[in-house]
Amino acid sequence: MSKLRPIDRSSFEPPYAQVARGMRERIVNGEYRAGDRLPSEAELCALYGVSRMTVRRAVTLLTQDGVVYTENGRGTFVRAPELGAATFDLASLRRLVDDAATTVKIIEARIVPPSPRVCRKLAVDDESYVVAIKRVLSSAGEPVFYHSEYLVFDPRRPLVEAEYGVTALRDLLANAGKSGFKYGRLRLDASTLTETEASYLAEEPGVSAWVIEHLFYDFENRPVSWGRFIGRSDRLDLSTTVGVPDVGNGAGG
Amino acid sequence: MSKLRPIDRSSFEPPYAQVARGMRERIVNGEYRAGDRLPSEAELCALYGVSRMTVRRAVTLLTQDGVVYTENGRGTFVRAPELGAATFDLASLRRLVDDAATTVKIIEARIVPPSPRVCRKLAVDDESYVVAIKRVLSSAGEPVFYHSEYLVFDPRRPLVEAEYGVTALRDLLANAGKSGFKYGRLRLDASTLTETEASYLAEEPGVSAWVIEHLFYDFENRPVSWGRFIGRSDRLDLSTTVGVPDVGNGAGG
DNA sequence: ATTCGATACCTGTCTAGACAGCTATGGAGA
DNA sequence: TCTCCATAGCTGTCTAGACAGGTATCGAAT
Repeated sequence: MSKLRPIDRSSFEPPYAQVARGMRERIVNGEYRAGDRLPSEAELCALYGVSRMTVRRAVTLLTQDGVVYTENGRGTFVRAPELGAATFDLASLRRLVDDAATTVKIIEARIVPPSPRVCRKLAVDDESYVVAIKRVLSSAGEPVFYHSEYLVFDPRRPLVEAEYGVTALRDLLANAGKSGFKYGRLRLDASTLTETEASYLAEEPGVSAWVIEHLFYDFENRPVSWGRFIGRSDRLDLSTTVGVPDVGNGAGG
Repeated sequence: MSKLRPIDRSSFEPPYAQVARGMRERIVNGEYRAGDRLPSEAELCALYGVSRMTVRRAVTLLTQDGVVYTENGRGTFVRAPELGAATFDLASLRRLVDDAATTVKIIEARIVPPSPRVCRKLAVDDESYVVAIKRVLSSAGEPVFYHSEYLVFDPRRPLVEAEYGVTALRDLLANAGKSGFKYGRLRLDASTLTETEASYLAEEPGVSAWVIEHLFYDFENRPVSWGRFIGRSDRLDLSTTVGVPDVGNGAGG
């Protein structure tokens, strides 16, 4: 068990976080390895001098981070890193849109009859109309993403100008739902630039690219917005970590 | 507040899950919308007839699912769905490898001097040797992913045959770490098939494809394995949901 | 009109104890 | 030798209460 740094009650870091950090450090140090059983919760209580709920909170934290797992009636064990357990997020896209140096240029914004594909995606008939918006996101003057979006056109609720600009896009990424969306389905895909897309992005056609397709629904579960971002593959960073790296542990939740 | 289905103490579903499900349903129904304040924890205690820790557990569940957020001193609020908050996982790759109908064919497995690129990735000098393994994953007889991997060659620990087969790959995806990995860094990329890759996958060169690059480290933080999966873009499903869809809510965690 | 402090309400954290259900072990009985 | 059961230890869950610290409000004093 080796020596143990006790809980610092005067620290700003609450006891449960200190316990979690302590356990994490021991795993990083290799004191406990994949498959090893950790001390039981009762033992950890005694070790750190905290109540069981506090220990459990620490263990729960590590469980959520994929560092350990528990088996009812058996104990808590160190989880082996798994490639298949990796998750990726759109943090880099978020950074791009949040960046003050990012600008959005409206290429097109008009009311059009929907193509068969858009009809299918938005579940509207070809007699109705949709709002087609095409944008180019630029970072430091350089075009980065091409975005096309189709909104169900509701004559009773005329779309305001603001719907087209940077704000709307920021809301989509960081605050959709105020716009009346209940939920959305997203799909990530690998593709290549068409000639049109390439021209807007100042690239060669055929260059490999990311596609982020999004479909948002309203509170009646009807699709209201379908669209896709496309941008050169190196414009979106999708990297992550499995297991317990030494630095940037991301603890303290 | 409307009528409320009370907690069923005889159910297999524990009270905290019932409370979470109840709150979730009210959000799905639109009773609470993005930005709305939910009843305070004390009110929820009275409403459901459970203790505050139980209510908090339910709220924590919803917070982790990105359904609500809390503000200290103010209350709990419904979170708006955000495109930028989406996360993607490798569930479809996992399914592929777990599938009994998936086979792995070793194309190559030998000890070679490393290329400059491999030298850099594995942090070894060009005097040392690495084990190069190239595999093709097939599902129902059809080639799906091409996998190349480079392992640091340690003469003291000769690699066993098992290291090359299906088991090794399954371990990489679902149980790495028993192999002595402490953690790994992954990167997802969009690319196109080279001529060699296309020939193994029975495809045309230039077809858009996924690349999953992985770099695993041992307990001394030295890289020990670098490799990449590549496969046609429609072979890997990266879709996800933001907000609270009606079905497949994924509650009960 | 402005500032400041008391106050009420909220979430964040911790405790000590209780019971349920699962798992492994070892001993008694067949 | 084998089977079965009691038991001990483990995680899972819940309770009732406590205190800390953040937030908004409203009234008193300036």
